Amino acid sequence: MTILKREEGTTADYILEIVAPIFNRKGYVGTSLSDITEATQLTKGAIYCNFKNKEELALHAFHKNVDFVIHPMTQFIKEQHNAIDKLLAITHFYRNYYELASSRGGCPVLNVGIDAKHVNPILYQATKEVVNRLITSLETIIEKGIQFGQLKTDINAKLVAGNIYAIIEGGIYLAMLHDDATYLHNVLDITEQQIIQLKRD
Amino acid sequence: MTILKREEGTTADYILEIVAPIFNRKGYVGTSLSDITEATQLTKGAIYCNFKNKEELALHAFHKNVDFVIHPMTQFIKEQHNAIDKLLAITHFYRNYYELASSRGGCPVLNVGIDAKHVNPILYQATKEVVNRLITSLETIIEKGIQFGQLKTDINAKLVAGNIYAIIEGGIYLAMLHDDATYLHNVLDITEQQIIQLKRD
DNA sequence: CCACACACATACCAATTGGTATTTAATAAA
DNA sequence: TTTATTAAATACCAATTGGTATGTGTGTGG
Repeated sequence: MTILKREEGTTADYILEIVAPIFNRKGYVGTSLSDITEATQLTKGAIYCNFKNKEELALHAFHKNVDFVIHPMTQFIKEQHNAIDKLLAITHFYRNYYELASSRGGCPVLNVGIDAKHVNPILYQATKEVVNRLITSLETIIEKGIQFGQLKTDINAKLVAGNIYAIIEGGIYLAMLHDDATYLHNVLDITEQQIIQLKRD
Repeated sequence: MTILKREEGTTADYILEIVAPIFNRKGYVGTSLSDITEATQLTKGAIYCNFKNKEELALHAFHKNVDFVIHPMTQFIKEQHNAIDKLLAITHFYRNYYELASSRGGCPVLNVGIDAKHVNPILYQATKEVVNRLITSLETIIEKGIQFGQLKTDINAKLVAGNIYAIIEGGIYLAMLHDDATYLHNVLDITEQQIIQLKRD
């Protein structure tokens, strides 16, 4: 049972909530067990009772970070009922992404994708899967848009999906690097232009 | 004097050459002194005789990586004599960037910019300066293009420069993540379209 | 009310971390 | 040839790393 009388949730949840932003900021190797025990005010006994090892903890933390940052977007998208509006919902969502993500240590997809590649194959693989999921969902939005006569028929859905994601992630990188959201906003402007040009005349 | 009879260059150069890709791949904290001594086949005595500490070594390594990857581009640009051709020389250069950079552990600007932000202020600052230099040089190409009547007059040089750089870096990220250069090539295609639209009619 | 399971703390582990002081060896200057 | 300089190796350091084995107390089911 959980000794600490926290309002709700398990200790594992508590640990993750505190530790996830730390992993996001400092990376896998950069985050030490002492960082974790210090931040959570728990001992290693508690940590290793709830997680197999550092790697498993980092993996859960990564998914927690991704959920935190991406879940609101999926809601946003669902509220729209045609391809153009769905795509614009995405760019709309990313307008607030800098504030959302930087408070938790940046974009987890960007951070872990780069941090883990030559350091932790599990985390690296997890990042690739998240990115694939994101791009694929973009792709299906576009495909359905074509199918339902909302978008031009000569669009390469996969290509466009990849481009949109790349452009946004590039904007996120510059925004995070310079602590300036306008870099992101500017690429969102051209992304929206590109989206509108997808519309069937 | 240098005991090892290497064809040329100082031991410091030798160390950097070997160590730079390692730092690029594994990051600052992820690269240990033993990684360095093992790869160079030198002892810590040799390392600390040539560099003040790990941080200074990493900083030199970063600049070495940047030079390796960016120097060919500046040559490319110089060969062209109007704004459009210079800009297209950039996209042309980045067509081979995946092969160039991935062999050395990825894009140093992207890697260190993300790796170092919450871990090493010196490296982080160095990355910001490199990015600023790159974007500014893009900016001046555009400004001169406007000045010399090659580009439209209503272009916001700073904005366009930032966008181009963000888009390319986003393409690099996806290409590196998935080990697939086409992600980069695809964003270069649209970047080139954008560049051509800058041309004064 | 007792035993057991469980959540967490304590204490410990070998290995590795970045860094330094000392030594050795080789060259260049005298 | 002797001496000063210097590059690199060796040996060492305290601190920290991720991880584990053992303790300890608390709540719960019998």
